[in-house]
Amino acid sequence: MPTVHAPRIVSTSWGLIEMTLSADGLTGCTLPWIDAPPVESFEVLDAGSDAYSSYVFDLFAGAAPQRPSIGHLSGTPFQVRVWQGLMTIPTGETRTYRELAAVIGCPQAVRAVANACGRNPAPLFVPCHRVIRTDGTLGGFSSGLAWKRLLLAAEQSNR
DNA sequence: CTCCGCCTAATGA
DNA sequence: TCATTAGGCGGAG
Repeated sequence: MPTVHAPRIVSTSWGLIEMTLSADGLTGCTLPWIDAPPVESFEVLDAGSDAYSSYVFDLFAGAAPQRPSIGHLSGTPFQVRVWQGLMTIPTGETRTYRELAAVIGCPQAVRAVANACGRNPAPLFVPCHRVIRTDGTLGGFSSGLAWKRLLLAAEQSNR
């Protein structure tokens, strides 16, 4: 019988962020879909003190947190390669979808790479929000562009 | 095989 | 700047 790991919850003014865990680490992170900010300011209301919650708190605070252990992320081999590529982008930096495609050795597969970003099972931890279009616009974000804007602003505020 | 998509580059207005 | 178009590729059915 497998060990049951309680999900970790971070409560914010934009809603709840939920993280799911397995024995080897984080396996998922879900956030509410936010198109436009629902309140004046974003704030973390309750974060807990475990490594995952702390990472999320620090990320929004504009710090450069140490990423906790990531568990097995379920996806196709190609998707896993893309997600591993994402993890090499440092906090506070961005890459274009084209650059990411080149990094993982598939320079022609830009659009497929973007699709894999969109299937990222653990946003915030696997930083797909650091990937933008070649023309400088943001591109998309699975849970709504408001999150992508917020995260990029937080990560770049500290430089 | 067909259709679709967090893209890109080129072209025209 | 915006709208259109074609190209390339993985994933789902």
